[in-house]
Amino acid sequence: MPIHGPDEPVYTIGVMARLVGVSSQMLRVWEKECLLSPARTETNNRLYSENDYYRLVRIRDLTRQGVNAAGIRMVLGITEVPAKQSIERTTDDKERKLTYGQSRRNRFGND
DNA sequence: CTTCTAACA
DNA sequence: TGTTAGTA
Repeated sequence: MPIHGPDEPVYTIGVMARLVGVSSQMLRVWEKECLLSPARTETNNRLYSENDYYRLVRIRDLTRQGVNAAGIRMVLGITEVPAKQSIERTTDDKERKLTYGQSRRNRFGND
């Protein structure tokens, strides 16, 4: 039977907003912050999947705890790509240089 | 981040 | 109903 899979984009922004318990504008803001990537329909309307629901629930939970877009992006980033990128993959000097730069960030947070 | 409005599809 | 953009 053609039951919708967990990655089948069937929910519109309004439905997903009610499901998660946030406003539709938040979903658009979160997409702008690259916190998720919903599918687009023929008329350029956002379509969220069941998988996106769980992601949005995490985002809503983190946002309620006071986590900003940067923190949420990190959490979502690591949960989506777990230990996939290795140093072995970085063959180019640019890639290696980029990894080195990210690793040697300032010890003390003087912001 | 949250809320709302304007013009358009 | 939903999209973008702008506003407070």
